[in-house]
Amino acid sequence: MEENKYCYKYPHPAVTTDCVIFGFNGERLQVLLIERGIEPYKGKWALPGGFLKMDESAEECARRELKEETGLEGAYMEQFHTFSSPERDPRERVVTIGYFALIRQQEVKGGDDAAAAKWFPLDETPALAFDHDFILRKATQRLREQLHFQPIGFELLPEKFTLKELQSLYEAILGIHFDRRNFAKKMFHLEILTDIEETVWPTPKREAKLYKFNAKKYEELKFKGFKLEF
Amino acid sequence: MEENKYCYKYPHPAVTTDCVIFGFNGERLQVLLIERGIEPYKGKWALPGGFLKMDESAEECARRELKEETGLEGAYMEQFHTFSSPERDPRERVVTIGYFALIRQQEVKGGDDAAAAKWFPLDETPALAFDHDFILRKATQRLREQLHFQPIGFELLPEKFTLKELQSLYEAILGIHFDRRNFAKKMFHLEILTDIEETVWPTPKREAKLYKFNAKKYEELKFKGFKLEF
DNA sequence: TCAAAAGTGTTCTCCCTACACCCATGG
DNA sequence: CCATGGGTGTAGGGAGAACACTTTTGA
Repeated sequence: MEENKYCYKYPHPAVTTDCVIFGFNGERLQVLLIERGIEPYKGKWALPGGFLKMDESAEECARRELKEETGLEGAYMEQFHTFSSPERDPRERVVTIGYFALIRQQEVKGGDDAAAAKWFPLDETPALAFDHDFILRKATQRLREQLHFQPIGFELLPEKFTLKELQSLYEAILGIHFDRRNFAKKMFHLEILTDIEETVWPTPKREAKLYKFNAKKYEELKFKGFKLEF
Repeated sequence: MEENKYCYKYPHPAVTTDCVIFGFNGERLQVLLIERGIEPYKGKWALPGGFLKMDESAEECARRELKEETGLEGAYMEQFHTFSSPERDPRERVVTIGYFALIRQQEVKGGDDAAAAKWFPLDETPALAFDHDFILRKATQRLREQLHFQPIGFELLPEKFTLKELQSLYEAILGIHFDRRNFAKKMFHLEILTDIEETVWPTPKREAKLYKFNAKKYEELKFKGFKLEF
């Protein structure tokens, strides 16, 4: 028999990683989904994911997936939860380790499997295969939580951006609206923005300043967090 | 052959859960470790853990472990990270899902495996088996993070407690010192304490008021978090 | 009477919030 | 000249931080 040649004394679940790939189109938060070409759930949309190889860590596996779908390497990735309900896959027992990635949507040219991949606004996703709706909700929730305490988010913006774009991103992730002036004040106060003395014309009305983020300060805040309450 | 009767087309890692069980002795944060009776790492201290059964979720598995070690059910448990380095177990590829539990140390009578279990102050743990030092650090870090944003911690205290005990707990977890008056003010302001009009004599010097926590407010804060920055 | 533990209140500062005006451009 | 979008400043309130005195008891 060529089949079933990997044998163990006790039953082992299969282990996969699933990637929630977030992007931002300047207006709304989006997620990259792929259309399944095989059963089960053939034709349904799902999160990109794949089986863990025996010589790679889960993060390596997730990065491999990310590269296959988007061509990107070195993006921000974070493990957020592992899903292990015995019924989550109808074929066999599958435990999946969930990662989310934050990428600049405009840098995605389309990876190997790109034919079946598509961006969906986060609030307009179709019903997903397996328990991927649940996984997606959990990832979104985690992203929101992180945003309160860490300067996550720049990973989703182009290198140079306007204050308005940054604010739109925060508003899109958190689903709330900020006062322009107060938002700017807070960002300047955190000192994570560098005024690069360039401008663009995002609208025909008036030019807007461009910023980069201050990588040093950014990493520092990422490490110690925004708000050391207490 | 009786051995190796579970066979798969592709290699599968083994999956375990490991439990970081935190307790508080009124003074210091402690962690429950067990002494390994078998190779590898025989005689070394390790986190309690075990293999995932095919019909249980990871959380069920972790709760089963907790019960075996402490006799406790229904404790606060939270998944914090999954560890998947290919070299983390010398026997075979093992992916472990890490949970931490917060329990009232005084309620532990000692479970089935209690003979080999022992509490260690968090800053006096011996070198642990496998990558359990790393796992423990990660759990501690997560506990600290959580404490800033959620009213975690009451799970570690007896039902009735003094303000000083609560403060000591926070100080033990975060490793910093608070001003008594400001700490009390903050707690009262959060409205999670109920004055139960009882007193104790924690020291021979003077009596102290006892409090319970306000479960309703507690759950509410747990849900929405302390600090909705922005 | 002194040391140790616990209970309580005030002031100052800083940050967050709410809010309004000016300027530049294209139509 | 007016509508739109972007840039900037100020006044008020609330929460955190610093800080000191009183009470009780055992030694």
